[in-house]
Amino acid sequence: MTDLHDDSLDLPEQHRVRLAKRARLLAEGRDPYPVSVPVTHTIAQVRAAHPDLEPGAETDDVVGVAGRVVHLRNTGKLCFVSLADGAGERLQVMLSLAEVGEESLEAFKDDVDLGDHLFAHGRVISSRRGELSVLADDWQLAAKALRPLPTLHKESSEENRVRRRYLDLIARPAAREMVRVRSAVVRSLREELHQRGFIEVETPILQTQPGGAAARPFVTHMNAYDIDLYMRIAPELFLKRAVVGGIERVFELNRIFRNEGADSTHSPEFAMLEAYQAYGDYQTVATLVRELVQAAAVAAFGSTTVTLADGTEYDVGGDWPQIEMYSATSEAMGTTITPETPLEELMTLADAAGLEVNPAHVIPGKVSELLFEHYVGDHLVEPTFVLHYPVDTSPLVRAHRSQPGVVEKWDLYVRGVELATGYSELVDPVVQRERFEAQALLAAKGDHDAMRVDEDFLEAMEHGMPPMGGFGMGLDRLLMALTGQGIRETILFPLVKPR
RNA sequence: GGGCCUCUAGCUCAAUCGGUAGAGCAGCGGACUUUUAAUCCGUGGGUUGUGGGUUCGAGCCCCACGGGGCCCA
Repeated sequence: MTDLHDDSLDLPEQHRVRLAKRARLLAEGRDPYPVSVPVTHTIAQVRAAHPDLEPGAETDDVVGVAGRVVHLRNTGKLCFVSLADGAGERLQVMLSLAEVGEESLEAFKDDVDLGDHLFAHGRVISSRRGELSVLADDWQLAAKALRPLPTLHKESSEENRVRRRYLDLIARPAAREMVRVRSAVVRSLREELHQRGFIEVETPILQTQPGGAAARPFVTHMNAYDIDLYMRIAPELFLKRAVVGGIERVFELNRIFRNEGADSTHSPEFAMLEAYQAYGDYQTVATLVRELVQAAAVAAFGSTTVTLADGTEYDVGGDWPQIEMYSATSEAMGTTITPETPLEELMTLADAAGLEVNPAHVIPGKVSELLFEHYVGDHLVEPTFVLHYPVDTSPLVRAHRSQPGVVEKWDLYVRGVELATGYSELVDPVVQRERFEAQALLAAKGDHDAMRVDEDFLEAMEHGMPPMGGFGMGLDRLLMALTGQGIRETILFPLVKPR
């Protein structure tokens, strides 16, 4: 084409051809990007209105529809074009010489490419082969695509899937399904919590002091005050302040940020649900979490039995077993460990299991947890609550009411992955201060994940925090559990390194 | 952080022992009034991730770097 400038010559041929078409349309006074087109029906509505039209049948229904061109077939004086809507629903449009005339048909052949958005107006009919169609009497380009659609018959490479998710959504039904499932799950979680009297709040994402979890934060800078701020690693300490203020059932479902690795189970930003219930305890919230997960499965799939990506079925229905961390680990190892087992003995067991212990993690509770994960946690298939963790790894949890050395905490394991954690929350400000100080010592020894003393939070607590149960559940993890997909498939636009 | 695999046309992938870089879809030109990834005839398209090295000769072998994936920690 002669009307292209030099700097467009390194573009792929298909891109150049489409740019030229756009320029030609503009020169002819025909807008390749009209403000609107007179759509009267969605593709889904047309399909729903004519569920079983006989092959060759014609109706008097006149509709205006629009969608992305995903197939083009030209048999000379008759063109077939398949339009797709955002849900992947398709509808065929037929352009016949007899209906639109020679000029319009030639323009269609010259102007319309795969990937364009097209508007068509005409009667709803069924083709000879029984394909529901709009027999166009008029058509108009709704938006010109300058780049070609990828081949729709093959899945994109892993990299292109996440870098150009919009193409993945166009080409792959499972990608669209994940968006629908995630939305259904989020909506279900909110509705179930609202039904139980929980109030949703939004707490600070930019914090002067990160807290509420053991994780490394992202650091950012605020110019106006010239201070460093942290992206939150958990909403916990603010939600508890809300409970102190009288919001007795409170939750937040939003993004948190952890400056750690990114792999098939970890994303640096992910969605977390945390909820706190005054006058409840760890068993109250265990029941709550089970009900939320089961309701989410039903909302997304219509059943508590879900089909995973590998085709296997997985049932999250019914009651879920509860096991105790120390006794389950002892049983699996054949050696009894308790919260009183000396560190040296635990280290010997860790060595025997071939576990490498990070020097910052050489405390009895952490080593016991590593043993648990190795011998038990990784093998838990059905949804299981693991109860009663060591005190020294759970600085925000209250001590067990009768068992010494452990706290009233559970971790929920689903297919070997930690899905959620729940506590009888620590509400004694004096004990909380001691726990923070013990954490600060660990931080001084080089544990980047250790918590720091949060005076502002302690002051809130000193005004009287009611007894409560609380839990946290990763939304992305929940979707992984219910679908069997990797975390990057559950996140619409995961972070990808720039090329 | 460690190990392994991978990067070739717009997309998805081939290329034997180191010897002229190919296919399908998409594109371009043409035929065709009921197609369904339409069909038929003709045809263009490449800095093989980047930078070095070995070699008469590198998509292929070696080194470094970058992107992606899997496994381990």
